[in-house]
Amino acid sequence: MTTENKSVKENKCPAEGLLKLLSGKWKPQIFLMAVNGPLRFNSLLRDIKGANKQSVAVALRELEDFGILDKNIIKQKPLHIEYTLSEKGKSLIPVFRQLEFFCEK
Amino acid sequence: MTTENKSVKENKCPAEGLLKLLSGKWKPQIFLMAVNGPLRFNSLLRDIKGANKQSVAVALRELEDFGILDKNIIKQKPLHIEYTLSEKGKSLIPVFRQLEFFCEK
DNA sequence: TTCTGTAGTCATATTTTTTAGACTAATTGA
DNA sequence: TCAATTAGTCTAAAAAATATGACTACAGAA
Repeated sequence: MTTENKSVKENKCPAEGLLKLLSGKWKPQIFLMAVNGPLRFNSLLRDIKGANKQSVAVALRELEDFGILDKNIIKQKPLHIEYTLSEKGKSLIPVFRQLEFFCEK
Repeated sequence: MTTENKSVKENKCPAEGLLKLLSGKWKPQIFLMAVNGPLRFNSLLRDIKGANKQSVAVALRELEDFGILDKNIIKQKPLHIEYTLSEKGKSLIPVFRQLEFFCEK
């Protein structure tokens, strides 16, 4: 595949990675919850019925890696970690609105 | 779960099903290819490097079931089947554009 | 100092998704 | 009539995603 790799152009969808990320377990929920305020690991575990540590941890890590969530260590009273929507994450809100709008049709 | 299932409201994301659907194997590619014209099963199999029958068949069926693609039997010369974007499917184009736009940032 | 809550990790299941390859069945061209 | 093309289905295997439960490590309260 040195020269003739144009026969079938890499028509990979640019949004594929994003779609994969967002469709992962608990990710849409977590994203929507993050819109309403900072999130914490154990609270998510309690609030999302049926959630387990591992997948919540994976969801938070991947959303953070993608730059959608920010992870902040809060050095106050109980000393804990908060996940908040990054600017990039906020710019995803209208995308979700569009997706939801589409679903209601 | 007859009465007290409101403690933690079903905060399921409405777009979750759509995200799952669209993120499935080959679906974004197939969708984008459908934007450019009608698709045929064997052509997809040839054109998408690494695709296999089963997943292409599943992708086409699910996109059809969701109302995104229309399946048309063409009773002409070679007699074949064409998959085209439905109206609903077309209304998804701006959603993809937004997703792609987001990815380029 | 022991117990609770914080936020996880890790190894191992189980489940779901995807792949590989054989097979079917109708149509068409030689 | 034989072979190819069309559009798949089916079963079984492999790979990827998710779940379970044990464990770690730190902070603060009793």
